[in-house]
Amino acid sequence: MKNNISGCSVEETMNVLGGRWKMLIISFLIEKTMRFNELRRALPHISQRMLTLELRDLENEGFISRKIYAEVPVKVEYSVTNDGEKLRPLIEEIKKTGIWLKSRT
Amino acid sequence: MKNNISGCSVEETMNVLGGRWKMLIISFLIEKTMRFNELRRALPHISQRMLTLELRDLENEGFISRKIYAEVPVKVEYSVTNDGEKLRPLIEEIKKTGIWLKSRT
DNA sequence: CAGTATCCCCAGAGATACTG
DNA sequence: CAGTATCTCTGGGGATACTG
Repeated sequence: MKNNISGCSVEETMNVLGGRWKMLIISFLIEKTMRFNELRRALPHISQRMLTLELRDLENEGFISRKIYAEVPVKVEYSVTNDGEKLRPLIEEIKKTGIWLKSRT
Repeated sequence: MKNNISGCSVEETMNVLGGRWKMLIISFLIEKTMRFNELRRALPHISQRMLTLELRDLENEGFISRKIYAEVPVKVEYSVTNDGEKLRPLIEEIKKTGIWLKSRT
């Protein structure tokens, strides 16, 4: 968390969920559990490195959980936690806004 | 706009309104018209340079308007446009989320 | 007051290669 | 398959000074 002396709620949300990818990742995982490479395919523009880093952040913040299956080859599934699920209204609103934005002009 | 080949709505919103400051600036202006230095005081962590750049972006996207009073010294007022006003539900949801985030642990 | 204009820097992110 | 490990580089953004 960089700057949040102001204690502003909007700033708090941006500090935790800002950036190009976090909301997008959650918007997929909130619909269904997904594997690592499945997410890569869903987000064609993110690098493997960034996806890993963003997933770790989201996990540390408690929004998603990571389940490892000790198979060969390894299988890892990501899904939203209860806290992640609480972001659904926000995600929905962001989606609505995006649809509207694309419809302008 | 960097990457939006996917056409995803969430990505669209992030491309247009992402970044640390845009949502925050709109959240202030949606409540009331403000002058430049008034905004600076409201956002203690933004540099003058960034505030100018972000305001120009938001103006170009049609979310805010800029009114110049030819007084001495100059007076410039920023306020949301009709399109900016349409972001209110999103801003409200971001605020709610921020309040919740701060209440966790 | 409300900005521009410069200079400068580093952290965020890409590319590539390797591995349990 | 699902990641690390490096190495590299760019441009976003800070600091400072100046101005209509």
